[in-house]
Amino acid sequence: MRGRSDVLETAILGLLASSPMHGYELRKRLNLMLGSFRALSYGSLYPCLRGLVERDWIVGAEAEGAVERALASKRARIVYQLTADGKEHLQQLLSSSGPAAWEDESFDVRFALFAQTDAETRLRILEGRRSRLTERLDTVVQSLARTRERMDEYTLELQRHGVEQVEREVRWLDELIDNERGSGRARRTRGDRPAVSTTHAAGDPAPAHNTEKERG
Amino acid sequence: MRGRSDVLETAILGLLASSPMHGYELRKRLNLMLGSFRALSYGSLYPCLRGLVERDWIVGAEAEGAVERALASKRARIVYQLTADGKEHLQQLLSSSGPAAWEDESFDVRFALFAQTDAETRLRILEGRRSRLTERLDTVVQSLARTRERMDEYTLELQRHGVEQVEREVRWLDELIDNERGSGRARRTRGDRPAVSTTHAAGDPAPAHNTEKERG
DNA sequence: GTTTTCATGTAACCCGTTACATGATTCA
DNA sequence: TGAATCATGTAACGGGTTACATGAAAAC
Repeated sequence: MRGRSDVLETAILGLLASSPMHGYELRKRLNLMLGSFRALSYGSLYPCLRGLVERDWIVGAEAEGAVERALASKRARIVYQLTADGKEHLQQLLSSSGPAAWEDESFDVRFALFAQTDAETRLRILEGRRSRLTERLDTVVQSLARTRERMDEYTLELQRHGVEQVEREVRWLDELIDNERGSGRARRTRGDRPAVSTTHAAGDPAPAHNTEKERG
Repeated sequence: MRGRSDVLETAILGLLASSPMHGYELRKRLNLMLGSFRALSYGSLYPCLRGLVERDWIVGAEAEGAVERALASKRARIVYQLTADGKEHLQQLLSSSGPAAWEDESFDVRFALFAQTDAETRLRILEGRRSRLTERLDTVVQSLARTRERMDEYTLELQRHGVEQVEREVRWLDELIDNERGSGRARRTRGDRPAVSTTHAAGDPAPAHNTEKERG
């Protein structure tokens, strides 16, 4: 069984759900989707597509024998689309909001495909992601408190900056959660939300980011 | 030739330069160092250490036959330290400020080891990193301008947030560059620096982040 | 006395990239 | 007509993780 990875598979299925596409196009869209900051190579894309076909989640368009010509290397574009099974599987992937969905890449993909899920799932994932991040912050801030005196200024500055970026991510999630709770209507424009308390600059007393916002 | 990776090797050599250490401790320090947000496994650490020994850049302390006992699995801790060759090689690694040093992980490691280099090298690396990031921003903002109307609100929001994080990184670098130019003394405390112009919110006209600050 | 943490290491696997091979179509 | 881009694919390699094996010392 070759070339499996939940995140890539989810991404592909999610994109194909919006509109059928061939591999080359898929790759461009994929690169745009994932924060745009990574490049995905054909070396992982095409094997993954094949795997999806084997499991009957997608099919390559047989229209005018495109597949056959392509395999015989008289290159015609193969347009892939979801099967019924594929749609079902995608829905399952998108609504599974377990720990696997909180991780960086998985979360990004899930988020980019939010339009294809319901509000509850979105909220669950956002909150899970949030607690995943604050968990991280706690670990870092703690170990930082224990070892900061042994670190030189640059290492320390790197830590501080890292923490700040994650805190920023948490505030972003808070805005999104607010909007999602406000259920679509009366959506806020960014910026009019009072800044969250997270600005303790990696200090020793460390307000111990509460891992869960009280759930409404 | 097994287990090679510039970034891991640099990190290990850099840490050992401060003080000799055994693998277990090294791993903890390593995890702290790299933005703290990644875990490094023994499965990559120990093979890498062996590789470094083979190339005579580090030695395991022979004090009271520690190595022999360890290999005979009567586990004694092996304390590694840099050789003269190792120190030389490390200096070479740290002062090479080419494109390889601008990438995310490489940069983080280089930065964490800044205390072991001179001011010019630090400046070169910071500026290289900066131009690497603005380059990325340009690419993203451009392709965003071309495809934004085809994206749903979530995908768009993900893009926007990604761009914002990178812009923040650029401002951080600007502060560091300023400080570095101020050559150590009169170091600013963060915050009293006028915010940089980067707040164009991924729009179409896109002020085209100039890839190089004029070098003074 | 048993659990945790310290401590070293290997083998199997995973998921990705690079470099290559191949060729059609579009545009200057 | 020649370069760029579209388009599909594979083989070799790379650099990491997980899970395992092994055992000492410390903490409770």
